[in-house]
Amino acid sequence: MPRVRGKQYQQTTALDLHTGNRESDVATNQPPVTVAMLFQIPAVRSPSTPSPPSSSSSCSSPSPRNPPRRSPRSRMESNAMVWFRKGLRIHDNPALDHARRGGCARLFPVFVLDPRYLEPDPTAFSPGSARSGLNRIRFLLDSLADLDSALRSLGSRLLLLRGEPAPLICRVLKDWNIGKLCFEFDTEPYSLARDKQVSDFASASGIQVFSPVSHTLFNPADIIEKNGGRAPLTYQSFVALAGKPPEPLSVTYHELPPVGDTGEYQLLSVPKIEELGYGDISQEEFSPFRGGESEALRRLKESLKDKEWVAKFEKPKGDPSAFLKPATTLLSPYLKFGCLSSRYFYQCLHDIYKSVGKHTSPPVSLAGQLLWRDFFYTVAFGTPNFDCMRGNKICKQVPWRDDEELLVAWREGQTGYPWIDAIMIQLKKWGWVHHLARHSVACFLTRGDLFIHWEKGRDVFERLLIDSDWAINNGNWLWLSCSSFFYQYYRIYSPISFGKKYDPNGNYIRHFLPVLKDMPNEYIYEPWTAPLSVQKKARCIIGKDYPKPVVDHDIASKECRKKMAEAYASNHSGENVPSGRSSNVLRRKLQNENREGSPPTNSKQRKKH
DNA sequence: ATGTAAGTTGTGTTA
DNA sequence: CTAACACAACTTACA
Repeated sequence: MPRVRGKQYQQTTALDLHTGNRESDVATNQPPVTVAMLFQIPAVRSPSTPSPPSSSSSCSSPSPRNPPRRSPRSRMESNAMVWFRKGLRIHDNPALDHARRGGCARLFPVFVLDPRYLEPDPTAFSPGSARSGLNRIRFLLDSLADLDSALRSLGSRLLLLRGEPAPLICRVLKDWNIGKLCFEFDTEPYSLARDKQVSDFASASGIQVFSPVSHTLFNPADIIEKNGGRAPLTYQSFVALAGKPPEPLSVTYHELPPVGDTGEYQLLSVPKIEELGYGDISQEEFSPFRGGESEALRRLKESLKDKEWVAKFEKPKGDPSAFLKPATTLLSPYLKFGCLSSRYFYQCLHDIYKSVGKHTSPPVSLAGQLLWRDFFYTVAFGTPNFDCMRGNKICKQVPWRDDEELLVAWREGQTGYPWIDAIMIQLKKWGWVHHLARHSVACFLTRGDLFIHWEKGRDVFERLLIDSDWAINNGNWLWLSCSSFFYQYYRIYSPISFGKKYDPNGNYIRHFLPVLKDMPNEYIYEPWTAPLSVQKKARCIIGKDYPKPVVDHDIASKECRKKMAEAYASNHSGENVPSGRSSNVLRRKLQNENREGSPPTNSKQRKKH
């Protein structure tokens, strides 16, 4: 049964709908306007029937040094907290907007530095924490600093705490006499569990909880409900169900309520990366992309300036080898952290479409990309064990090979295929590569060449990408490995010719793999075929300065194709033994084989019964 | 129920 | 330079 917990967080319709004043620069001081849209959460549990969950035990004992001051109820309701996690922005932020409303005397804007994401892990394969490379950590810190400065310009500030988020939030809710807690609804499993602890505690303590859906265009739970309780598994059916997304909030603030007394809690200023314990780690090249809402809105404006480009955008036509001027907007990391509202972005795009007239449409258009994002969020929300093969009902069960050496070669950009390796180096250095470049390396690792588990590749991307987003990253690995959504496993990206058609001279390779920079054009994609004299002249001996190919693509890809065919034929999906449906498929498949003159099987007997 | 159409993004050859 | 096609044949959604 799909999780539809978010269903209880239903959207209500607009109050005081406002449609004017749409500037690209939402940070300018426009006259405050009314709420365009409001989300409401019904009471999760009546305070009169508190049944604290077992997990809340850690929450219910406030610090002895900060005993909760029991205040009159009216006093409690005058303090509000907005808890930032994603949604690191001021614009289109329903949680923030709700927090400062309703006679809020003191507003506590909080972010908790979670050791799960920030604690240095020296055993990881690259600098960073167990889950995140340094580039994304830095992006987060940028975003927090920008959020803090935006809040300060409104007479507030970001209250930065450090520790395990759920117990810590529960403690400060008590100690700061918070009457109203507002945070953006988050669909990821880790977040759902964390937020349930906090919501349960808050409700049991009589604290009002407001948890709007504002990270995505739509509420995934609504889409799933509309589809009869199951997530739609094709983009088209998703789009048909989704309809038009709600408009963003268009409220501008001159001032926010002041921050209240934070007692003895030590408030951190946004740390530098060195202060998190990464001081002694040197990374040769940092991502050129800086985090934060200001940068997001600047980039958005920049991207949308060329209306013709926006109107003609077609995703599959982008050039994955473009790196001086990437072929896409590069807004994905800002969407991931919520520095940019997807609803605001969507609205800007539609304003342009209206003004230009002729434009591309989903799935290939820019707006279509935002719908893809929502598609994966929806399926991820409605699919238990979405992030693994076992126990995932929509995932093909494939006997992937376990080969640490090949995995490391892929991860470190040492496969001997310059196109693949250059992409992996760009990923490591920049934390970003073009969509089609991701396809190339994901296909190569899984069904195309190495036949290694998509979960292994997923882990590497999750760590290194600054835009790594749980639903989207897993969704795309399922897609590229032909484990779900996409099944044409005989379509394999060539690690040689795919890049060549965009960048025949190999400029991209030369940039990210300088060891190959003097290799002649005709060998740049297949340097192992260069005569030794050429290798010497290029000062790059294959097998010494740059590796020989770890597999022969022609042979490996054929083997992979065969293994995929076998895996598909055995037709196990999820943890099910073949069900009625899949044995049906198997029967038909066998029949087809009979028609083509294969030896008879028992399928005919089966059919008669 | 069985058949059919369609599916964001393959390669390599031929016209 | 672009388009059509073979290659070999998957799944979901829907009639």
